[in-house]
Amino acid sequence: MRDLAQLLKGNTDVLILSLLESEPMYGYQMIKELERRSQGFFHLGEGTLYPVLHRLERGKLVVGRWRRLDGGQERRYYSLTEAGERRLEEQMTAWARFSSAVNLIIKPA
Amino acid sequence: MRDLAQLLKGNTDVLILSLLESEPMYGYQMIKELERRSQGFFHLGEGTLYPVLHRLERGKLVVGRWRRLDGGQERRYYSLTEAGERRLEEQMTAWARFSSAVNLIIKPA
DNA sequence: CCGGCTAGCCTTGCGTAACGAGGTGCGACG
DNA sequence: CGTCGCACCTCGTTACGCAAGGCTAGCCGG
Repeated sequence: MRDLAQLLKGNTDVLILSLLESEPMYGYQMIKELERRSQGFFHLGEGTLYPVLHRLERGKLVVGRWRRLDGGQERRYYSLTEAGERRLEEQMTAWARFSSAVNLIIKPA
Repeated sequence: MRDLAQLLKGNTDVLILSLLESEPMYGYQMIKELERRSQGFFHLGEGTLYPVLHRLERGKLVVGRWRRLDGGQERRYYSLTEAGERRLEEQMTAWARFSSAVNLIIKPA
């Protein structure tokens, strides 16, 4: 497995929740958006993203709603619940703590 | 499993290698040292650390040498190889890239 | 008309890695 | 004598990212 995959572990949730903070999005869009905002760094596979969304939905952190486009095409738009917003806050704090702890080790004062 | 465990994934190597950059250490000491330097944030279990050390040793990134103390007690001191130093550099760069990519997502400009 | 491309959703199986629990042996302390 | 800290180890469980596969649909080129 690529090294990046290991680093990602535990961080996908906060990334997805962050995306949804600004506006509802559908899965495919999140993949592109993550890629764009990270300047090409993150390429989530669909096999990664969709299971994450389902897990978040089961956990009531997001809700998904099907929306039919003019063409008849269907998309599932996800948005944050209140619990999701709280979780996002927690996760951002956890990330901040974690990353500064790592920095304490790898760049000793 | 605790959330922290997931965040840690892929980062244990760089943490351990960083510790060894300053001086050789033995396993038990690394656990205490990680805890101390991270101000209590990291509590690696022994069931986490020892397998990591064995993996690093198999990969020739560290070498372990038994040393007998006055009391008859034995410890296994690990130190970085040249390959280990190079790996440490790579991993530090990878961490820097990764953490700034995450920051791009979770704190949009 | 067919092949391949993008969009869009999904699931299954695999591999990696952290962890808790368990095991060993030692010396010191009460 | 029991138990605590030190110091090493292994095994089974679990989480989760990913590649590969499958489905529908529209569009474009040959």
